[in-house]
Amino acid sequence: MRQSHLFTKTRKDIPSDEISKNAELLIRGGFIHKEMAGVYAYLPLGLRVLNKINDIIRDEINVIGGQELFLTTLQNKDTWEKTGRWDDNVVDNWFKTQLKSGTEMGLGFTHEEALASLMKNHINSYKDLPRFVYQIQTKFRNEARAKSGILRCREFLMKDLYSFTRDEKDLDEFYEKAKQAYVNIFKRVGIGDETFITFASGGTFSKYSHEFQTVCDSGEDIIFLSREKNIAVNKEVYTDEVLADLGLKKNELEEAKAIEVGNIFKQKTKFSEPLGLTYADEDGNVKPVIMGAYGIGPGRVLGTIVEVYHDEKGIIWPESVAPFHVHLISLCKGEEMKKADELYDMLVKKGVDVLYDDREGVNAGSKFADSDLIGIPKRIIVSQKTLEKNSVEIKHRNEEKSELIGIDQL
RNA sequence: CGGGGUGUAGCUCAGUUGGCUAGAGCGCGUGGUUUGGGACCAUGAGGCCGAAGGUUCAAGUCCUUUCACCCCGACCA
Repeated sequence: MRQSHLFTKTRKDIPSDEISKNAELLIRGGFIHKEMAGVYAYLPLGLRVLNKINDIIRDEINVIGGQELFLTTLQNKDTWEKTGRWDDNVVDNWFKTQLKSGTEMGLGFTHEEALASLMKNHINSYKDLPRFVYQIQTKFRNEARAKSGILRCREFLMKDLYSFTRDEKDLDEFYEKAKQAYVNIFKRVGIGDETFITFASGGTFSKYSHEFQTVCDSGEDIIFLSREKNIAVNKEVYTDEVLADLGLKKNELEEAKAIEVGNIFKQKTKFSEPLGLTYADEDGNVKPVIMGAYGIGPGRVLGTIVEVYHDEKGIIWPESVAPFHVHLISLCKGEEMKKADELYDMLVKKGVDVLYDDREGVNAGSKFADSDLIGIPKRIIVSQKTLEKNSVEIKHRNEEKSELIGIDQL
């Protein structure tokens, strides 16, 4: 893409209404637009990153048998009354609205109810199980206080995967697969080294749930972590009893702030039972379907990557999620521009994902500053200086040094 | 939701005890000089001072109400 065509611009000034590093850099770089508190739009650069994260997620979830669908955001009140979660006293972060007729409806903050109801049409027998279904959908949560840029929003994207199995053995089996898929996802998007499987409250039906916590000073959660054992415990369940249960000792754990980028938990019959999602086993006995839920917030992952990978100049994207793989910067002018254009065309033809800074009348310093801010991992500079040697200069965003290589080798 | 703070140009901000036609930097337009780390000169456009009401000869400035945004806390399958 030619940068001269990109409608977004970078900014030098820090937005006055943002403190968090992720929002500051993403807004300055033209990745996102703040519509209001906790509500952000994705601009072309941001959407590219978001889509790359989503594609990695899809890739890993498809491997373990996930089938993607797309549920609705408008939710039927009746369904929610069956599980007792319509009441504002039970769930206080509902966004509710109504039809012209006065019929109330909700804007989904999660989709267990909707999906379990839907699956009643498709699951009748043990032969229909197991099933693994997911979507990447907007969720609405009426947070009392949105904060931390795109880390805690009122409207946000979530990948939510649900497992439907006949018994707990199958649930446990899939749960472990999902856990591994999550490990792979966070590794692939670049935050694997700082992301830890964390024991957290299991709610009503399970002893524990597992969170994926990325260690980062801007995190809202407190975890106790053993890097050696590659395990962590959320502060909310940090008790002597739990530590004994997990075979951990206090002196081997370090306290750290972390961002919850994923959460998996076993819901068992919590939703299937009240909603009547059942199946007949081999003997014709009717039993409730066993459920599990597995969530990742792609937008939060995006924000977390920025929190983890930035310096004073801007973002440093991991290659796997960078908006472009290469930032081709032309410092050429006049006739030389044609040479730079040729390089761009050549890279595009070769299938390289390249942002081409072809802007004229913008000085070199500004282009470099923009490039540092946007944070594309590889930079190729073409200028009169390099063209004299029939070469280009290559520099990595996270390295100081650069090298000249011949155009024929490029 | 409790506490604290902030709303003035697209962005970041200044604006004194109320007093002339509301300012600066960045960004943007035009002309020119520059051209490997946000360069410079000249010139120009851009404002119902968050909104509503009030006090006053006079309100960006004082009062009331309200909305929005930020921070701390509470909350957060």
